[in-house]
Amino acid sequence: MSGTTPKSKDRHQEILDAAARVITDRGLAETRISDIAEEAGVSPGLILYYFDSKDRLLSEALTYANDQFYLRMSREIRRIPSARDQLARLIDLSVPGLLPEYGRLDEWALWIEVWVRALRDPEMAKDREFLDQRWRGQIADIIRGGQASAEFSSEQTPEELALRLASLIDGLAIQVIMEDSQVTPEHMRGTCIDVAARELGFEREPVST
Amino acid sequence: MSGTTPKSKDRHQEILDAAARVITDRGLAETRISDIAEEAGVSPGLILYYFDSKDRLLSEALTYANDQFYLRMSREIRRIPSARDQLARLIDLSVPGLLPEYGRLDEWALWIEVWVRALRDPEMAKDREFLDQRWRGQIADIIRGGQASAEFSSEQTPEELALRLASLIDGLAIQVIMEDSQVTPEHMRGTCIDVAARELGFEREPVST
DNA sequence: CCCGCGTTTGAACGACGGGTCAAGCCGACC
DNA sequence: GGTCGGCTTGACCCGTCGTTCAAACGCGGG
Repeated sequence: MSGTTPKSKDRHQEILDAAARVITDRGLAETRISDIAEEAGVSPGLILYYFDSKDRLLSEALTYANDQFYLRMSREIRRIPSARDQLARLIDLSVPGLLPEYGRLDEWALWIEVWVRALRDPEMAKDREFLDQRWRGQIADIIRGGQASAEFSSEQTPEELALRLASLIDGLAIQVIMEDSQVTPEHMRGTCIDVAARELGFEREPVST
Repeated sequence: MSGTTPKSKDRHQEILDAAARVITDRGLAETRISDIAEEAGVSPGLILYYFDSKDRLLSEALTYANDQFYLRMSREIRRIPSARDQLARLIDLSVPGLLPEYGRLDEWALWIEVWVRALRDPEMAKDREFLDQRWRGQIADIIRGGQASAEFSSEQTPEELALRLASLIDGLAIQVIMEDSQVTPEHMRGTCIDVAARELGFEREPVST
């Protein structure tokens, strides 16, 4: 925010950010180095000065963006006291387009690109597994907390419950981001909460908001 | 099976089949027209004789392959009398790599490519929505059948239950196809059955393999 | 003020691959 | 057995990038 040019403060990050933005709205396949350069406000040559190749840059950008999302979410969740509210917030943050702060294509669009890449690129596959397990771990932690405070009850392990919830969220988010006419963001939210309530053994709130 | 060359029987289909195979194991991004030509055993020029452009061919191939899968599954399900068994079979067919007849990369790999494309290509988006709703419709039909025969009981509509199940399957299948170390095909199967049993109000079989 | 080096530029190179096309092939039908 | 027309071929054209590179820039230290 100060007057200093961000300059080499971290060109690396600037470029990653620009890349993530471009990928988000053009798609990985339609992303050229020159697009990223333009978005970052630098020359194409500079991109390759900071990254060995386009491929590496793209991979880094994908994991970087997901990392950002996770950290933001994680920080926010940690401040919420009740496990039930934590879970509700996590769900809200997971529903594409529910919160106004995003456009139609949010992190989920990037996430799908990660999947495609991870199918053939072992490096990407490793990163994906790490990110995904961390994400499920986050959910499992919330569940463990809820079990400890007796907010939740279930005969399943937190890990199994987290997997179920995470998978449901993934599957629904895909429908929502695709703008399936039968699956609106609000519908997704309701379904997630409902399944969570059933699996974790708590009652749904009488509807707030 | 007869001695006649399949020739122009349906070159169109031959090419679509070849395309689907190539996309499955190289990925959409790495699929060249010449690859498809080679796989189909014809010259590159011929591909464009039958299809207006590479793009159209790829789109058609993706929906074609998914269509094939659906029809095969649908036909098989129809012959099973019990709704519970129908559902179990549907789940088995949905788990990547569970049945021996497939390699690691099966229809799911294509399906992810469909998602990526559908995000920006309206034509593909329309096709995807149709295919997905048909798939969920199939599940809903099974559930309706089970409710009619009193095998299932639930306060939710068949459509909502189908959405939950389909989404769970999507989410889990992604993990499985990515070879996530925590989600094996068998694990996915167990989780799907378990959730289905809970949501639909029936008891799991005592394990029959 | 000047040097030196990390940064930045953008023109140029070269590979790659989609799409075109003129020419052959071949079976059907007369 | 000739001719017509749909199939098929593969060489070629041409635009589009990823990547390279020599030159310029500009800041910090001497």
